[in-house]
Amino acid sequence: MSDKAPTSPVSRERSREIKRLSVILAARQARRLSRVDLAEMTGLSAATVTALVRELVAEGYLIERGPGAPTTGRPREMLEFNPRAELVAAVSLEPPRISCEIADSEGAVIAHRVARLGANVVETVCEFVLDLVGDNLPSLRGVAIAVPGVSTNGAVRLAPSVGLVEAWPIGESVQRRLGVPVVVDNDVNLMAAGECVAGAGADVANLLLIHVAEGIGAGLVLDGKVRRGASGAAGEVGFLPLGGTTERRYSGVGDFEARWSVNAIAERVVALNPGRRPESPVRELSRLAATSAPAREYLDEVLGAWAGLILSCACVVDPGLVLLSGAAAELDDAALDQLQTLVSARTPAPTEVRRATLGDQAVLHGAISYALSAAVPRPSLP
Amino acid sequence: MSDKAPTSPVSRERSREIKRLSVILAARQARRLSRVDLAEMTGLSAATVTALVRELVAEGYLIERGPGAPTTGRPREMLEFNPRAELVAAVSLEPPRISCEIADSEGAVIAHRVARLGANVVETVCEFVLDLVGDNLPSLRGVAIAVPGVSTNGAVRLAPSVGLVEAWPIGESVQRRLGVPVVVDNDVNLMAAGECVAGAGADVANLLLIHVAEGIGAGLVLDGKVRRGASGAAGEVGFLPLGGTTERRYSGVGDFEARWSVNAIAERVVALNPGRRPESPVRELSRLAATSAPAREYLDEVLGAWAGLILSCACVVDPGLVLLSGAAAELDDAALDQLQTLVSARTPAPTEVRRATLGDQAVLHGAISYALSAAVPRPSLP
DNA sequence: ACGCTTTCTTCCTAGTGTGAAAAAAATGAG
DNA sequence: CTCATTTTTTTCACACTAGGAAGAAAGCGT
Repeated sequence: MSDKAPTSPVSRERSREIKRLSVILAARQARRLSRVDLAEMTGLSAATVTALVRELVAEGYLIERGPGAPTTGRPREMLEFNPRAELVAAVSLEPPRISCEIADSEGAVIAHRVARLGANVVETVCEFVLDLVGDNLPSLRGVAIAVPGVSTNGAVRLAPSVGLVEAWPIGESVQRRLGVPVVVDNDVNLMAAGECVAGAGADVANLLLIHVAEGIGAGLVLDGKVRRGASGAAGEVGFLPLGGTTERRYSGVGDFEARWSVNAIAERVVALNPGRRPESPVRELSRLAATSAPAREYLDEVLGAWAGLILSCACVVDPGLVLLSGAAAELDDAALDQLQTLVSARTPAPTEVRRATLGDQAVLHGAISYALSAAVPRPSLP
Repeated sequence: MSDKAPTSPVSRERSREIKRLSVILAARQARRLSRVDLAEMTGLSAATVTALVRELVAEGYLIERGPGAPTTGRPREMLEFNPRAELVAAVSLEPPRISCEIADSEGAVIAHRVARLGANVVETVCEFVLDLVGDNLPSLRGVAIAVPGVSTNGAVRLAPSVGLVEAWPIGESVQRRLGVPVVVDNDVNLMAAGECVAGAGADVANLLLIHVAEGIGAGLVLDGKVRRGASGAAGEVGFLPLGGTTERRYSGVGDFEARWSVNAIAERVVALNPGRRPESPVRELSRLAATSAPAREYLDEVLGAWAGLILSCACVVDPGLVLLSGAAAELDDAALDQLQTLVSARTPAPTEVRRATLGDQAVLHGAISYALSAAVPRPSLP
């Protein structure tokens, strides 16, 4: 439990900042609230809250919304957190294209743009962000960049498709250029964060999101934060040794994902029902299973494999909630029930399986939560 | 990421307390240090440090140790953290017996006692602790109780052997009786915490400790803290579905641990080398493998199974470091190398396998770190 | 002995949160 | 309509804290 406290824990200014932050955070949580509420939530005295609120209103963080709740006594002056006071940029690098969105702290997208990814990634990102925020630059609190498969130490692992060799320099470079905090992370991690703050996992502090696409990856949230592991490889569940005892060496793509990701399933579906490769192989398989016995059988196989995957994760980290994302979210209700049954039968702790609900928006919401928490660095209290 | 801030984040007194704590923590880390060091570490000014140190010396937390480091200028007055100023009690409930140790914050055991576990657990624990601390009661900062297999919500899972039905009430009851914070946790979790602060994982913030005994359990430390999962079942790796596709239902003991824990190995070792069941089956197996081909073969099997276990964990959480504890720590160097090779060949991220170093002391050190951090509740900053 | 350097201490000041009191803003009874 | 009542918001003086500056202390080298 290595703790270092190189910087001041409680200097004068720091303390003041902490106070401000606690008010801002409280306000961000509750949509509308009065000074009294604020005082209760933060534990500060009414006098202090008054002073702070005046300051924050002047700065545009809070807006006065007139009296509310007609009750006996002086009515409370309602305050509202101004979501536009804090903007974040969410940049998503997907193999051939880049998408950039500017959102306020509630997730409302203010501006967005998609384009082909040019040669110089850093240049493109900065240009996009600056262009999209425009005059609101002072409100920009942070930038989150989603990359397919990046590890903390900088090596890009599962992303041979992206043309960038070094991922870490991106974060630093952009940070230097834009002057706001930048975080770079795996897209699946961002999805997990997104579902946790604004999606199917908004009510829990632990979850595991399994994203099935060309590969299979997972994002892990424990105790309210995304956990990346020692070298950022947490959630590389595609490499789980579940398919018997194949003694293959590490080769960039995992045994498990080689057999049970979308590509493999699509092939099999085409074999079962010749024709063009379907847009959504899993949905197609669910459909076929209703009438075709072989399809039914194969679906059972897939569910069995995925159940094994979920079970493995549940035994190691006990997430309590498992969210299915990507192709796995295409399962119909019957299949989902079956999967839940398979899992429940063998887990040592209760584990619920749900579909992720945010879809493409998951990365955006994750990026927002990242950027906001990066913008508001918790004081490094030991 | 559910955050609630019901209590005061930065009231006046709280701020002062935080300051004090940061000094205490800094002092606890560095064994000997001067006021200047302290000022640098905490970021406080020299004036503030002087005042605080005077206070802490008066209270017995710090001791003055005369001048040190003869250098140009006035020599620094060295201070030393007084480990005796903070005592903790580590109670370990093992099936037929209870062991209780009083230790200072450095892990030095001041008093200890072992006895058979009587009928009333709470009574016994309180009596033991009170008796052992004696006059030092005011210095007692916390109590940590290690139970074989307890989950956060109170249900005892893997501990049919212990005669206690409810584990949670223990914590609360003892806390009420002794008036100090009490934490109750799985013994394997405590071992992991212990190895992380004072053992083989002292230099890292992420690790997984695998303890092989009658069952197989793991303790997970991510980002410097023990992670228990949603219902305290993280680390139940005995239930991993690695042994092919046995479709057994949940039955209190996992498929994997049924095949690869000490009991199973001991049986096989007896079969290979008839006689009494050896004290340390794994060590015995390592020995036999040097001369007997069947033993060699079986050892390979065991290592393969354990490698699969480690691999599964590595793929899910990427601990970076895996510590072997219990019977698994009895592997000789050759076997350990072999295991490391098996693991490295297939993990997506570098994963080192070591032996745990603290042995029986691991639980104690874990309990100390628990008790100390429970005694010093971090301010609930959102 | 005399500077010199570094550490520790003392004193004063600026700045902060809080409690109490005052002001403000509505309601409802007479 | 007026006035007591209730609740929220604001103001103000106070107690307290951290930090800066200056001074005292304690050794070292010449």
